[in-house]
Amino acid sequence: MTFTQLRTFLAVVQLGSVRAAAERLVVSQPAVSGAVASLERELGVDLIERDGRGLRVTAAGQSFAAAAKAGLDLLDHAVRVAKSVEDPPRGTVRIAAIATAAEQVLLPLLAAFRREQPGAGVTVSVGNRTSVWDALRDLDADLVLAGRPPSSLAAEVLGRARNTLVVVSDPLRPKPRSRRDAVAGLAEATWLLREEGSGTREATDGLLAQLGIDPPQMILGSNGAVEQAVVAGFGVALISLDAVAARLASGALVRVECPHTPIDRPWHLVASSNVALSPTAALAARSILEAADGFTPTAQGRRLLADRPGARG
Amino acid sequence: MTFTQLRTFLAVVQLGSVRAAAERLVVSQPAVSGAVASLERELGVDLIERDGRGLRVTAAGQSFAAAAKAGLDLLDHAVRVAKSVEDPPRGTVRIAAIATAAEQVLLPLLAAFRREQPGAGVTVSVGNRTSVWDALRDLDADLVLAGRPPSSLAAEVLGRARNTLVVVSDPLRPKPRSRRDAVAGLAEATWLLREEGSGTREATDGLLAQLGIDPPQMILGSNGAVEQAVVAGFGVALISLDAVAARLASGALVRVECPHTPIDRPWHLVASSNVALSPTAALAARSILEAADGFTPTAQGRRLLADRPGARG
DNA sequence: TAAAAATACTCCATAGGTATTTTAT
DNA sequence: ATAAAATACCTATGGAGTATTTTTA
Repeated sequence: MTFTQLRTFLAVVQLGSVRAAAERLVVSQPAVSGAVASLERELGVDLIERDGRGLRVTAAGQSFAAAAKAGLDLLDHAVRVAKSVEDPPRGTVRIAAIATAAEQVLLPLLAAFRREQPGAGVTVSVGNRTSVWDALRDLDADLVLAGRPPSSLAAEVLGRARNTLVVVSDPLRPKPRSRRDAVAGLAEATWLLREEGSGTREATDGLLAQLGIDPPQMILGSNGAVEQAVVAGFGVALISLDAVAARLASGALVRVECPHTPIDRPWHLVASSNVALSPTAALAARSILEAADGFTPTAQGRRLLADRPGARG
Repeated sequence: MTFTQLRTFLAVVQLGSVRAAAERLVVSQPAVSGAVASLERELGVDLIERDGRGLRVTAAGQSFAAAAKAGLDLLDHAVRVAKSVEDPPRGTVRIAAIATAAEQVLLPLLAAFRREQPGAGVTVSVGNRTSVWDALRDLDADLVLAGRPPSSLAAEVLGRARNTLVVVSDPLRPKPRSRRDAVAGLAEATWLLREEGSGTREATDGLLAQLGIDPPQMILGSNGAVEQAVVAGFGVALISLDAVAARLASGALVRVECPHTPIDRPWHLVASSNVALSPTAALAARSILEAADGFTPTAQGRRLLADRPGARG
């Protein structure tokens, strides 16, 4: 069994075709057929079967592919760690973050990290919840900054940062006189929402359900767009307090009283619990957790802060 | 990078010698030197260094070895799953259990499983806490039956079974007249303990600390030995209620009233959360969880029971 | 008949062997 | 002087290529 055989097989499973895999891997078609055939011979199990003009992955093949991918991911990680441990300040840390978190809390903290460790490389990939947790699972990211990790993931929460969601509107919107009046008003206002899959969207959907209202909605693709639309008087929105702090102070936006708010949705700084942090990632995590205002380290996070560089990665 | 190179390197790290690794792997000494050298060349990192007559593993080598081992473990698992998925009832399930749990709850349940699936292989390895959790981490075991898993482990609790620890003595021991009298009596009695590292031992140490007493002690290497010693009138012991149920019923042993008892230390049936259960292991886990008396499945366990064979492994 | 995968064969890269040298106790 | 690891060099297995055959929509 060779790495090439495994990677070839995974490409075939992923693409569902020997020809396509050969193209992707820049090898000949028989090389792919051969690799998969040797793998099957060695395991004594059929992994793929011809199915008419194409092919079918067997049940054994599916299971094997899933576990083999996890193993290869881990070995890729091993290589990265070995390379970075030599000289942590010159390695690279890969951070995946939810858009809101990246904008509001991560980038300022990373600026500080870059000052501390100018030689270190930093990759930030911004995505939705699904993509950031996938990245952590596949070890494509060292650290994730997002909401609470799904319980199915082997994740280690290093610290949490406050994140409060409040309802805001433009200052011209009339103030309600009673709680009853407030909810009625919110049921008529247009709510500016993020697209499906966004954490803020989910929180807003939950809030509307709790309030028992089904107001007119307008969907916008980014927090910035939502914010601008509220300022422009299109309607109200549930949004991170940090994101609108400046506009609240300047009076361009005002908070709207709303039952069940403010909502607490703390950001979580998370690492994989399957592997040790690479030394460079550990430097970055320490830097983030130590930022004066913001993160409260968990027990795991305090442990990380306790063992200073020089310790085992 | 080849599997042989990785396995060779891991052997060198583990044994601390090229020569020893060559012997273990049944290859020549230069083959080992060469494998490690190619690996270092490919990674561009020194993994081991000559150190006088022997060698030293570098920091990078240590990190790489740890992550590489995890990756190889996962790939070994992938191979096992692929082989067993073809025909789950003829695969093998590997269970690691604490001695007490193996004797009291596991073996009867396994007998039932063997009746259901006579073609399946079953390996039970009995060990102490450290060894069973290590086995799960290294994917040397599919299922573990023990106390609560350490929080550092990526473990999935499938179900729990009642396990109550009580203090017992031989029936001739005089009954105390008051609670105060009871504790005083227990402080003078000889306590029969398991060796360090045993979960029951830890529970007993905790109980003695809570009672604030430091009685004479006698250490015995197995639960059976402790039980025999109590029957023979050597002293008292904290022991699993299930283990002594028969002797309590027959009057050979009696329960001793003791503050802070009975102690609830439920058995946990646990799988790794890093990989899917092999189909054969899933069959065994279902069989164990479905046993009429005993296990209460967790949410994970109920999910396992819900998806019947034929589903993806 | 044409597209996709498998087979037949040829070639060379490299893992592993033996013999020898280097290094340090 | 000897034990341990590295280097030099040679051999052979097997992975990848080209050419061809098999399978089925």
